[in-house]
Amino acid sequence: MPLHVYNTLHRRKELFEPLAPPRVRMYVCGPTVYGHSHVGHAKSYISFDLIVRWLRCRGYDVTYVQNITDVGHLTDDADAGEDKVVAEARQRGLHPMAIAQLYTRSYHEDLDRLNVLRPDIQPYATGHIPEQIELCRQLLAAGHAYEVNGSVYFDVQSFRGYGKLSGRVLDEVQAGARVAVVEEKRDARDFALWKAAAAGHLMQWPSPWGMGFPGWHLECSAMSMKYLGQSFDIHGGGLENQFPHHECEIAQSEGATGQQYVKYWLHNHMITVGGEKMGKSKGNFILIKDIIDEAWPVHPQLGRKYGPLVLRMYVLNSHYRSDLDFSSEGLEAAEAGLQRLHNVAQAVRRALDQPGGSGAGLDLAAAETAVKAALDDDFNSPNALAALFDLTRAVNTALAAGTLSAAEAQAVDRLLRTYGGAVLGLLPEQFTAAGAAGIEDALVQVLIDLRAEARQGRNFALADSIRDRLTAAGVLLEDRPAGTTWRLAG
RNA sequence: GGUGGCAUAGCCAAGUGGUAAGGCAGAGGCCUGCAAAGCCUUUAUCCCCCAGUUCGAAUCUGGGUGCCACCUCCA
Repeated sequence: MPLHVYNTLHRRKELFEPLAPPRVRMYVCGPTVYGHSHVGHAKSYISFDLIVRWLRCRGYDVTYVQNITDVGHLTDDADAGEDKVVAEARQRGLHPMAIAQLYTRSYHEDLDRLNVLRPDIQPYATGHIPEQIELCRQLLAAGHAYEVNGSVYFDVQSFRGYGKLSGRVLDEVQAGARVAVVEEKRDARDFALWKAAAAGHLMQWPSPWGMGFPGWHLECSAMSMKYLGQSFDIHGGGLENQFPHHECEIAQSEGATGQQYVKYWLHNHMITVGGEKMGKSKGNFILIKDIIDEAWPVHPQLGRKYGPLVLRMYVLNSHYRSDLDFSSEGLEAAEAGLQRLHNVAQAVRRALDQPGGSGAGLDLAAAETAVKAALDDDFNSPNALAALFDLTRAVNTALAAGTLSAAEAQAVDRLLRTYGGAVLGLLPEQFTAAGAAGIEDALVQVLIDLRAEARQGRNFALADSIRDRLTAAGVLLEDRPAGTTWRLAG
């Protein structure tokens, strides 16, 4: 069953054939660390996390690089405006590096909780100034760039392939449509590789062209090629970066090396709110912390907090290449669906310790095939989930009838751990908050036993009181033929 | 003005030529002391509209309508 991926470069699904299997080298545009991450970041990085996890599950040896942008990302276009990190630093009276550290930490906190695996290498733009200067020199030497007043610009007309990713023809790019044209550029469509810095600029470095700082597009080319080579397999990012960012990356990289930069370009689509793109300028963004961080104020639009895996479930329940209109209703549905998955996983793990039935005749091979086929079809997580839900019903039925055999229970547990856990990242290794000495388990068991005695004596008022008070404390009881079990809420 | 994308039940969401997955919510039933969990049944004669191609289209073609994104920064 071959893997197919949608390649933005050719606008179609293609057979995935890495340049040097079993190695897969992959780069994804990381965040600019000047604020807390919002759900748009969550969608993007959960999407690429799934992609990495599936590639690894398939046996590929993935090297995943994701940058941290801490310089050069301007509030306006690439030639005017203020550096985003510097602007935030000025506003808060902190050093730009303190801002970068603060929000990098925040980013990691959020994504760790969303069960997003960290990249293998996470390079900072400010840590790679020499590499960026070197790339500038190569482009100047190759005749693809020119220097004016201490700034270096890419000469767009010198690169024939410009526009091949975004499908834009140079003539169609409306020069200066909504941006003031920078006079010193030869062509309004040229973009900055290196910018001369004013005397008081907070972040600047010496270069052959004087003190300055790198343009935003440059870092991704310099760092991706440093760690992955001149040609690598996958480059990912948000759809809005397709043009100009990724188009510029191709021009810079291929202009400098003469080699094909990236084989497969993958772009995740956007999260919208009320049908509009979520953005800082629109003021309609919702932070990851708004949803999952108990210590963070409750967002008025949400009314409450959700578990981190609920947000992950919500994102994975739609395809990475489709828009997602954010809503609390969607979150609620994801929460209930996730709970269903967790319930069946827990039930199966309980069954592992039981004798087991004579066999329910589950077609586990078919179930696994369905999940794999979905993921092999451009990482179709909604279909993979549907297959898992089909399996869930079959397993629940078998469990209720007591027919699930020990072998089947083991096989189902393996399937759920692999696909629900390792690949989709939705099932935890352990469900109970087992303390070091397991004291919680013991205490809950005491209450369960007391309640059983009460029920035995038909004292349902006391029995219900115990159950209600445990429920209020977040411990949910479930009476089964074999006895009462419990699980944590959420 | 240019480029790209999307329109499937109350909500979310798959499906890209063979006769509408899955989840949530709702209704009825089973189970239960009552719940919870779970199971069963049920909820789109139809996929924005109009033409066309075809034995056959939600799926292809043409036209229209609506929405979104990019062409400034944004995952």
